[in-house]
Amino acid sequence: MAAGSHLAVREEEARTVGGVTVADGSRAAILDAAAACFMAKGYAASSIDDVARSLGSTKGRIYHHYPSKGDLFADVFRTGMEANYAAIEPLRDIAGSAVARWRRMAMVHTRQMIVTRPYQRVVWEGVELYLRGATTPEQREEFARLMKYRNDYGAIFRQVIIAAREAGDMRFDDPRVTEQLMFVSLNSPLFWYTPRPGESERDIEMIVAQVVDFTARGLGVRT
Amino acid sequence: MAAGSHLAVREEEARTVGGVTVADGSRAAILDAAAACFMAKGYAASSIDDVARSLGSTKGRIYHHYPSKGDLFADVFRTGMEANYAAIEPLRDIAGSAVARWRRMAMVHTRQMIVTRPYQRVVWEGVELYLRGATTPEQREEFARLMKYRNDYGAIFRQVIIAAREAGDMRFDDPRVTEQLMFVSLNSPLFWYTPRPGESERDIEMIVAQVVDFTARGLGVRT
DNA sequence: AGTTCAACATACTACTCGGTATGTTGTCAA
DNA sequence: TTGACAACATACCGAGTAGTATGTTGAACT
Repeated sequence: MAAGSHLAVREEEARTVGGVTVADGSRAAILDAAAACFMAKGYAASSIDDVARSLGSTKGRIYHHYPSKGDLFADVFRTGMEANYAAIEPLRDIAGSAVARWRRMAMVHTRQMIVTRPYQRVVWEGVELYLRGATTPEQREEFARLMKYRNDYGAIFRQVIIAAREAGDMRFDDPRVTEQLMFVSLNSPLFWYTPRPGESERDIEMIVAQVVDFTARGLGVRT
Repeated sequence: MAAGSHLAVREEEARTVGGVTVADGSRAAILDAAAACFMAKGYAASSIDDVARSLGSTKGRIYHHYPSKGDLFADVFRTGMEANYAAIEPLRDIAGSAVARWRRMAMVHTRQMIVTRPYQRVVWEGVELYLRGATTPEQREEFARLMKYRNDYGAIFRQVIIAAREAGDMRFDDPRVTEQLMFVSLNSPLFWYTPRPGESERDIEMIVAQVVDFTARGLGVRT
């Protein structure tokens, strides 16, 4: 916001994170480092100095761009969520049955969990931090926005599976519980997937297929 | 271990955590408080003073029983794992098909996640801490034992689902991936379940049933 | 009655970390 | 050429925290 009126234009001015462009190049590098650090050690155990060190810089650089550690964390959170929306959005008004729509959305979502894993783990931890109320009153407001953002994302999936159930293509009981089970299942690569050297896109697609198949069956899709 | 040769016998000498008896009463109270605190704020964000405060005590009490914060955490971890073994063990040599055995094990396991939730969240975080290598060399050894302990527990389930697949009662591809999906699914109440006031055991059983049904279908069990 | 010791509480230290205040440098406009 | 300013680096402070060293007390044992 308030993207500098006439910032000095240099090479490496913009970057993308999971399909979402981040305006400033230096900020994007900080975001990447922060996401990696938060993923590796967790939010509380990660110090600003850790993030700066992984950049070959010092605290000054980070505090020049972000007013606080919490704001840096929130920006990583938001970037991860925006990447999810950007990946899902083209599928919103697609033709076909609800189950078919769900399957394509689920595959894109799961792939996103693998490809932008550091950011998505921050999103996950952010949700937990919010639920635990470990935020200052001011950041509480920002976090509330991010949580609403995230709930809207979940609502998209929920609508689709409810529509699929009404069409007789899915079978489940409580939609709230089922939504939780579905997301935990689709998100699970966050916890057990580790990139292997020399791994092809085929390998990733194999994993995605297994995750989505498991979840689809869990939702009562006939096979 | 080395349960005091002739400790002063007082009232409230022993307690149970999820069916497992903890020798010393005061230690058990510390364990409960630590588990609750670690669940509420996470390991890194929880201070020894926090745990002591929730007990109405001071650090002295905790450091009298535990040499370090990591050892306290490890003890919570081990207690949680022991509760899991104790719950599963009676089902090991039960009659019936592999699927039937799995379903009973899964129900007991999921119920355990709900009933002893603070301890199980510590187990979860402990696994992550170990995988991140955030331990001192000495505690690394203790943690390695605990991880082996945990892997053995997972192996029990893995054997059962492989047997069920060979019997034609389950359908899945890679057992490693499937085991991860299964546990993430069964453990998911750790993240989204919150005890409601005036909640009956029936309500919990309803949740357990939904979780196990979802997972069973995910594993390819016919319904 | 006196000794011992477990089970704590109190007081203190060394260190880390979030945040700030200030210095430095390269670049661009005029 | 020269100010102006963005983009950092450096130096520093205060708060919190893991761990230690030491004091205190009540109960058991002799």
